[in-house]
Amino acid sequence: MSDGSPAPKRSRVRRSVQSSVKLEDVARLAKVSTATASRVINSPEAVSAKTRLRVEKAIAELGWIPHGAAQALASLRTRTVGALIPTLGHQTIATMLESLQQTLGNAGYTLLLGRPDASRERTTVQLSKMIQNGVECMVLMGEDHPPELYALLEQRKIFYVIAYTTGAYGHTNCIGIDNHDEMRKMVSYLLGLGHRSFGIIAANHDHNDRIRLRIDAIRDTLAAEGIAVRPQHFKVVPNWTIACGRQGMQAILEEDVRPTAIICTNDYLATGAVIEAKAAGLSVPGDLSISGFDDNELASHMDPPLTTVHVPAAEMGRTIAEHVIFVLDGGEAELPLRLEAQLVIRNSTAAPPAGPQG
Amino acid sequence: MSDGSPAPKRSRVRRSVQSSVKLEDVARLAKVSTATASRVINSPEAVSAKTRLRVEKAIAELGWIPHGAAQALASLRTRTVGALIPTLGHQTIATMLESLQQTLGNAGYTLLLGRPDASRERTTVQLSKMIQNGVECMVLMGEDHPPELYALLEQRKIFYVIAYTTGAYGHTNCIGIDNHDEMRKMVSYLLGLGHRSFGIIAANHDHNDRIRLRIDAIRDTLAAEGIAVRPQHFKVVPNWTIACGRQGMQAILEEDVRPTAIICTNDYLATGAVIEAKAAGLSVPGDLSISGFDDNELASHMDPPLTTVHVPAAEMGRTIAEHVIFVLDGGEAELPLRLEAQLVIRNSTAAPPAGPQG
DNA sequence: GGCGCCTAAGTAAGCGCTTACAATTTGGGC
DNA sequence: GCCCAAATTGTAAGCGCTTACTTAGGCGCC
Repeated sequence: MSDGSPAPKRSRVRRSVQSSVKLEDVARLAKVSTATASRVINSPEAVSAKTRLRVEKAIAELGWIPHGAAQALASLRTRTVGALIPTLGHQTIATMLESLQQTLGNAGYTLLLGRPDASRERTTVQLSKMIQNGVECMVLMGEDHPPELYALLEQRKIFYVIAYTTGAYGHTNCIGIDNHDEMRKMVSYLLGLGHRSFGIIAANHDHNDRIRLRIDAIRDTLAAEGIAVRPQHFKVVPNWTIACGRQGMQAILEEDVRPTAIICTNDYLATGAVIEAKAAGLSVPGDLSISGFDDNELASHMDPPLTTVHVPAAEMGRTIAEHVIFVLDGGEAELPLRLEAQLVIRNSTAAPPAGPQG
Repeated sequence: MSDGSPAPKRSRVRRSVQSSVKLEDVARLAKVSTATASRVINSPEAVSAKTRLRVEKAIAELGWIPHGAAQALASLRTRTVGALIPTLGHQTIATMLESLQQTLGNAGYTLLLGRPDASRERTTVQLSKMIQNGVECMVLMGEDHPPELYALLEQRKIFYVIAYTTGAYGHTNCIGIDNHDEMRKMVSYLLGLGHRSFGIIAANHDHNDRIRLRIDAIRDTLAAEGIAVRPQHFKVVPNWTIACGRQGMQAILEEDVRPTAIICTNDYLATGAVIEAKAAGLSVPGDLSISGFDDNELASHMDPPLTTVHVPAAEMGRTIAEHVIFVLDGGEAELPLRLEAQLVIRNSTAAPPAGPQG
């Protein structure tokens, strides 16, 4: 303080020494070097059984928990994978996510969730945050993302997989269902029932390739039979909710001509459509057939139970996780991988009513 | 290799020098020290405008993204908060989570999701993983967790907040609704309608204090009027789904005596109950009143629209996030914080049918 | 014009762990 | 019992960034 004695070399005391127990403490207690202690965690087979036991005991005794950031920094491995998910409220997506996380978690990986901004510009900001967090892999929902997103992914050489589609816009690293083909099955089924006049209720798909593929499938399959959907029977609603389904149905019912079948791009919309149709005094499927997509929990319980396409959400999540784990582990696999969806015929669809139709 | 020349001091080349650009590169390009470059990120006000601009330009030019693990290690701050969430499939919880994440994210925090294991023993494993990931705070759903969970939290001095309740089992650090009082409102309302014979369909609540509180509220409020729920009218089903709601209702309808009102602990169960009642030819609410809890999207669209309690999920998520941010920022706030739910009277409830009742 | 003070920028010591490489021990084979 | 290779363990150099402490300029004032 006051005397001129040779100052200590710098006695730095950073922060408030909140020192939790660290590997060094474990090593000391087990009377080994930190290297050996570390090896017990990372490559136990490289340590003799006796030593390993001693270290494990020390770890347990001290309640040591590795410091992830330090591990990540030293090993340049984070065992973290990120996912950009537009919404959690959609049950099918939630199911997929849960199984993704579960499988990833069991393998020691951490799942980081991000929500792509509504304003697409900021969506690379989300990716940047994930990169900052050290993700080793990304899973994206669908192919439709801003080019900067892909650019950043490529630039950083981050491995990514696209979920929920088999890829129709140039990407092969996809694991999911073939939206086009599955919807085709639905339309074929409805055609087979005798329908010739269709309506569509679709959620906004400006940035949603899955929905776009489903719509294309409807158009393509109908076109093959020389049928087109009248513009006034093609309602694009702002969201994927029941409320929007009602809104879409209401709009269709206001038109002079009424189709005999309404194809919705998901079950929530279909639920809304059914509700609104019944409210208008129509019989489903007597007067009007309505179909969904996804097969969420409500679908089978509705009145009438909803004809829809069962999307294997849990399987998809698990499969993606397994693939990610496999690849991060050095494996090589061929993509795309198509998961089969199932046309589930229930009671919201039937042959069109007899009699004159528009 | 062969001569005896003095070996170089050790020319370590670790790993495959995958060197992405790092702060050092930025600093070099901007002709400043790494310290200054770092300051531009962490305390820009400490750097002159001219220098700051130069560094920012360098960052943009190189596309540098900070290495989170390194930041975390050096600063002992992770800006990460963890949440243990039992399920994502429940819309109310999903909504809560989304707003939690959104608010946290806007403040620069990362949300880490964990799913408490069904086997409670392993749930501290989940916590350990989060600790390893450096969470600065945890948010738990409800108070009912194994003591080891709390022990670990305390031991590590990790600040945590309990969501979805105002605390009835000894915890004050809660932000949520008063499950007991909100359910009391519902029961009072039904009593006011004239009901005197009640049934309950509740999801398994072995480890769910929120449900327990709701059930207690039903019992307590009824008891105050000298009414008890007959054991055979109190159905505990394994899960919170529509299917379970149907199952519960079915079981109740098999009994000789039928209550005039069925109180469900959430909307999914209530939806199932309504479906099953209607399937049995009963009129809701003519023959039977049915109430839910949560007010999920379907509730208002059902036939009949469901009388329920509106839980302010998004508000809850946001409020929790704000509180967490505030506290991590050094603030002090008084908890518990009660958010008001709303009794939403729709059409699934009405006065009991006239005539002889059990 | 010199001094003290304030601000801006630099220096370098870690943060807690992993791992390349060195050192030591162990186990065989002869 | 000795030598060599294999199996273990130890040593210590970072991983990329933050920040305490230091140094270098600038400025106002006497």
